[in-house]
Amino acid sequence: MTDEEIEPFLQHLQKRVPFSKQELEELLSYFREKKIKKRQFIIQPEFVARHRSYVLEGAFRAYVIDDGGEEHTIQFAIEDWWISDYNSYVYQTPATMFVVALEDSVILQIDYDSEQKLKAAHHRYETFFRIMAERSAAYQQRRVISNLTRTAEERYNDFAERYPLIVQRVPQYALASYLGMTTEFLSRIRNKKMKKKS
Amino acid sequence: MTDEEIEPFLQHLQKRVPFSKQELEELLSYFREKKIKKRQFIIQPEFVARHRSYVLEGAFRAYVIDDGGEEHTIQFAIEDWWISDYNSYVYQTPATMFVVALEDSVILQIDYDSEQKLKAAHHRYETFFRIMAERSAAYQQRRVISNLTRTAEERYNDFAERYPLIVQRVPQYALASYLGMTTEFLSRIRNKKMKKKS
DNA sequence: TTTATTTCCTGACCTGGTTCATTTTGTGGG
DNA sequence: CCCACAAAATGAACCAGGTCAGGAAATAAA
Repeated sequence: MTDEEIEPFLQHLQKRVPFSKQELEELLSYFREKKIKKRQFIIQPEFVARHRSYVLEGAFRAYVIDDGGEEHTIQFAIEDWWISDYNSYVYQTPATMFVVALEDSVILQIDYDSEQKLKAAHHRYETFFRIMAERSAAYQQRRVISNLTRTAEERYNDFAERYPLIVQRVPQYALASYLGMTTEFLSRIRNKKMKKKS
Repeated sequence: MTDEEIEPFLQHLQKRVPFSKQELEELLSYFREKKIKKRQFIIQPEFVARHRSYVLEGAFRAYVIDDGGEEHTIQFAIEDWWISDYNSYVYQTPATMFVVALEDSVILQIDYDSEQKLKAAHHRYETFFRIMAERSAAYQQRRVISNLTRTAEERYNDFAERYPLIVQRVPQYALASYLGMTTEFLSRIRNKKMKKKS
């Protein structure tokens, strides 16, 4: 991986913790670049999630399948986002999610043991992962609140406003299942909007 | 606060990170015990949440009020749990939640600046708060998944099985709003169950 | 460029859960 | 012990969003 390719990743790291040149280099040495084809899985149920992945290019979707066989999207990730089965990775237990590439993608992966080593070795790295976890918790909580307090249409509007890039790139049925509604209902919401505009 | 009173707290800390006697003492010196009367608020919207609180005794409830004036419970906390407005505390922005005591309670509070100092001073403390954040993120995510994949009745049954103590102690309307249903509907679910048992 | 497959749209009907209004039970305070 | 008020239960009408089924577009494969 060339310096240019990973520039966004370096920016990402330094925005969270002001690492020195050397620290960045050490940190970087634990990450491996990987190219993933559309429809390829990087995590599957039963297997333990061994990596945490940063998306350099492309898009992913994490989802579970319920008892009735329905898919429910748990998370999306495009450029500059992280993705994994959080529970599985953090506690090193078998995953319950699928994580699949929605497009041909390029990711940077760190494996669990390396992360542990890094965190143990330097306070700085521990801080970085603490901040990651905090942001993640805050994000999840906003989602819980949105689910509890807003209607299906409001949830869609909020999401579309906040993450327009994701709305453009992911298939509708995936977005619908993320927002907690059927693809049919989301289709209706969208078409209602279209008519208003004209 | 006597050693005996805070024994559960010490256990709690050491279950997460194997602190030394001195470390525990330093950590402890940053916490202040506080008695809170039933119906008293420890966090309110508009004000920044300055503390993170560990419940030694009693019970709390965090909730938001939506545009329509409805309350939605975001979190419960009984003995051995932490509570705050997570977003407000972590980012030091104005709270959106109320946190109120459901019973006369005793809590241990640490304030934001002290926590920052502790985390900066010792790797050990940073690790502790990293673990807290990870657990919190994992918990929230399980809740998101439960909301997406289960019916109202299933959510109640799951919760009742996992947290029987909380179900016994909190008012029904608070539990209903936590589970994302009306108090009337929860009442029906419960009464249906009662009949089956007899 | 044709065919196959996946995604999206649309209409008719259905239901889990809500709303509203009223009654019953519980409970904390004086 | 009683009263005032908060919490829980119950019935009936209603609705946001789901289900089912068929067809139209869009993508991908060959």
